[in-house]
Amino acid sequence: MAIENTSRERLLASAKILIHSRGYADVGVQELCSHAGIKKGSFYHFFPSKQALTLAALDEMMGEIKQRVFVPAFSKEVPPLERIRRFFRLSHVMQCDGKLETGCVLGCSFGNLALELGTREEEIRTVIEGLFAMVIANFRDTLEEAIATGDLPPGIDTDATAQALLAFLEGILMIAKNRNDPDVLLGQEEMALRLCRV
Amino acid sequence: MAIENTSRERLLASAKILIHSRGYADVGVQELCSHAGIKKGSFYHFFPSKQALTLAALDEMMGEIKQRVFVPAFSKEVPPLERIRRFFRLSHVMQCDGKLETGCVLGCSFGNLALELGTREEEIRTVIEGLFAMVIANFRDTLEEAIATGDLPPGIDTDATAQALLAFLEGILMIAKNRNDPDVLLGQEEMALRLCRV
DNA sequence: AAGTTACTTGACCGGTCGGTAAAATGTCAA
DNA sequence: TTGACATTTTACCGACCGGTCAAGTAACTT
Repeated sequence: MAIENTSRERLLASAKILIHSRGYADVGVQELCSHAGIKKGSFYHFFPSKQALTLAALDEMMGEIKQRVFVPAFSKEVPPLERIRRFFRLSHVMQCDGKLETGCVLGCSFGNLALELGTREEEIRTVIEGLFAMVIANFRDTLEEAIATGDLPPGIDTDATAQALLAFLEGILMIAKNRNDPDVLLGQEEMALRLCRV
Repeated sequence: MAIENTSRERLLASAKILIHSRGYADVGVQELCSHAGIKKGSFYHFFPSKQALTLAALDEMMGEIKQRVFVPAFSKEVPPLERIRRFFRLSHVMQCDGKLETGCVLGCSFGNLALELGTREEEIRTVIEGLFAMVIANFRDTLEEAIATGDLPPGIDTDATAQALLAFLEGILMIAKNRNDPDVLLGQEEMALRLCRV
């Protein structure tokens, strides 16, 4: 672990990688601390609970994904439908990076936690619901712009279609994680575009 | 718990409902036994481990889903594309039933466990990979029949499209579970059919 | 130098985890 | 009636869980 960072930063980094790859329940506070190079007693100086650390980690991960995927994919300089293609291609790149770093396909941290904690950690569930809504909103805006530019015919339900795009992404990530093969995402951008045509 | 059944059957029934709704790690052997109305010591007379019970439960659940969804949906007496519609409508019915019974949308037991245990229970991971492959095969056969009957134009990649259908289903189930709203599945059969058109 | 604060440490808490062992009880056939 | 076998019960195991606490140390202000 990079020791030049503060303990708090190292804890967050450890939570991001460990919980993303192995899930919430399987990673204990002790292991998070060992990985971050601190003693367990220090943990609660920075975070009041394991849940709080997870929420903070989710927030940081969303920030990173915005930076690495959303910003380059949903650039206004790119034609709308090409943005969706880019989004899926960048998701592929991210899964490849994750596998190179950890040896296993990580999938979507939000999707992973949504299913693992959906019926038992209400606060985390709510946060993920919000994150999903934000992704859907991005897709929806892109679809509406595609209609405005004539790239898509009017009359499609942009909200429902945007939700379907997120669903398809999450499902593909699930299959990729299950097979431990990031290349399941290869070429899925064209499959995603099928969802946009009536 | 219905006491007329054998202890083993009650254990299996408890595992199906508890693990499906709350996940693998959150349901302990003690709770499984209490729910089944037996003492913990008896557990290991019927199953060598919690993992073994889970595998047996997965097997039974697949059997039930075949009976309640696959058989009626993929009936040879129904036009191919209508089978896919039926499949998604029946999935909606099942999620509604699950919510009525437990108070929360259960989602897909295979998808749930695939994400929770994907990187830590290799045997369960493998079983789920096989189940996914079987679902995809059903979709693929249906798509090929749709091409044969002229309901779909030739030239689409039936394997990739079948995989996309499974991905879309799993993603929609994830969103429904996250929002605890089974009606997220309402009307998704038409969205699924978009994936089948080139 | 003194005081204040941020951080770190190790020892400890009750509770639960999956799993084991042995004795007690029920069941059925010879 | 006896013996064999399946089932159930109770008590127990070491390990780990998330979390607490009080004391110690480093760092920064004044």
